[in-house]
Amino acid sequence: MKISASVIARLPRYYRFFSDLSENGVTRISSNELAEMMGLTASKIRQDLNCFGGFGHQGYGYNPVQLCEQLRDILALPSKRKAILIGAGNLGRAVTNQIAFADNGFDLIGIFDSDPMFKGMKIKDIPIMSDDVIPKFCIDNNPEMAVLCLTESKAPEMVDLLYSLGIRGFWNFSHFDIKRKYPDAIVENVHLSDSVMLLSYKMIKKKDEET
Amino acid sequence: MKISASVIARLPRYYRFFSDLSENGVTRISSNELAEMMGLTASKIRQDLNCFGGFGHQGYGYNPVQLCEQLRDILALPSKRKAILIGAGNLGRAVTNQIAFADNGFDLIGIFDSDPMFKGMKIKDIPIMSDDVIPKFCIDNNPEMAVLCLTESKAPEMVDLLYSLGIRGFWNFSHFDIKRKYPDAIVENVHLSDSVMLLSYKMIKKKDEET
DNA sequence: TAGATTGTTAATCGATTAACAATC
DNA sequence: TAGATTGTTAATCGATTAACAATC
Repeated sequence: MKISASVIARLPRYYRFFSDLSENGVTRISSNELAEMMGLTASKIRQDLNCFGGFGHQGYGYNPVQLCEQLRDILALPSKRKAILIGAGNLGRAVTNQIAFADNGFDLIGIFDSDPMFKGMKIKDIPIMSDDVIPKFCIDNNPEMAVLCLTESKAPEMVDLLYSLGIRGFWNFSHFDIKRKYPDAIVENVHLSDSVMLLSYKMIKKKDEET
Repeated sequence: MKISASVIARLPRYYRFFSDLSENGVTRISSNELAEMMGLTASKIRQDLNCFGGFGHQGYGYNPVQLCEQLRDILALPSKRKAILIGAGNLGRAVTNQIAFADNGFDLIGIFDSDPMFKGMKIKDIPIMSDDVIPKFCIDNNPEMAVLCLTESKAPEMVDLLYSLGIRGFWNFSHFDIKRKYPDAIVENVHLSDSVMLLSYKMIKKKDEET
C-alpha cells in the first residue's frame, strides 16, 4: 500500500496537465492520449493514478476536472500552511511571487532579512522584517514551513534557530544539508547549480556524440 | 558502456562534496566515509565513480582534489559556452548571479527583456537589451544556450525564435514543454511549483502518519 | 608482507512495461 | 450488446546492493 517516491515525484506534473486540460474545457481523456501528451506510457499513467484509488472510468477514460480536484487534495494544496521566507534578495523575491500567489499549499505570512536596507519594505503586501524578530514572530504566529533563500554561510545557524522554534518543513535553496542534521525535518531541496551543471554535461555529451 | 541518467543526475552532488572536501584540505577519503557524509551506500559511490574510469586508488581511497578536477571535466565546467538570459525580473536576476559568477560551464553574454523600463540597465556588468535585438545579437554572437525566465504566455513564441537562431540548449524555468516541440533540443527544466507542491505533500503525509 | 580499499561481478530489489480480465 | 478503456496481475528491465577478487 506504500506509494513509491518516484510516483509521488510525478504527481505535480500530472496536476499541471490535468489543470491545463480542465481549463481548456477538455472533459475526457484516455491514458493513451495523455501518455502521448506527457511523453509517458499509458501503462505508467494508469498505475500511477491508481495508487490513490480508482479515478478513471472504465470504457471512458479520465475526467480532468475530477482528477484535478483529487490531485489538489492529495498534494494538500488547499491546506495553506503558514510559511515564512528568509532572505529578501532576488531569489527570495522571485520565490515570493511563486508562493504568495499560486495555490501551492502554503500561505506566506512573513519575510525576513538581516540587511537593514529592507526595513519597512513590503513584497506583495508581506512585510520584510529584521532577522532579530524571527523568534518573537514564530512564537506568535507558529509558521510550519520556512523558505531558505539566504547566503550559504548563514544557513546552518538559521536552520538551528528555525528548528528550535518548531519549524519542520523547509524549502531549501541553500546547499546546507538540513536532513543530515535534523532527520525528522521535511525538506525539499532546490539546487540550481546542480541543474545548470547537468545542462552543461548534456550539451557536451551531445557534441561529443555528433563528432 | 552507456552511463545511465540516474548516475549522471548524481554527478553535480559528487562534485559539490569533493569540492568542499578539497577546499577543506582533505587529501583522502574512502567510499565508506563519503557514503556516511552523503547518505549513500559505499557500493553505489564506487559504481558511480567507476563509470568514468578508475579514479580511486585501491587500498587508499579517493583523492578529492583529483576527483574534483575529473568531475569538472566530465561536467564540462571549464567550457564556458555562451549563454543569454531572457527575462530580467526577480528570477532572471537571481539566476544571473548563479550563472555569471559560479563556474557552471556557461558564460552569460546578454540579458533581454521586453519591458523598456530595463533599457540601458546592467546586471553584473551584463547589459539588458530589448527583445527586438535578440536576432541581431544572436547572429553576431552565436550563443549556444538560453535561460528562460519569462512569463508563461511568451515562452512558446520565444522558444521558436531562439531555436530558429540556432540555440539548442535551454535552462527552462517556464512550464512550456520545449522537448515536445523540438526533440533535438537539450533542456533542463526547473519547475519551482512542482518542488513546493512536493513539500506540501510530504508535510501532509507526515502529519497523517503521526495521527 | 599485511591491511585496506577499490573495481567489478553476481544477487536483489524496485520500477516500468505488457497483457488481459473486469466493467462501464 | 459491442466497443472502449480502465484496473490489476505478471513479465521485463534497470538500478541498487552485496560480495569478493584484484591491487595498491
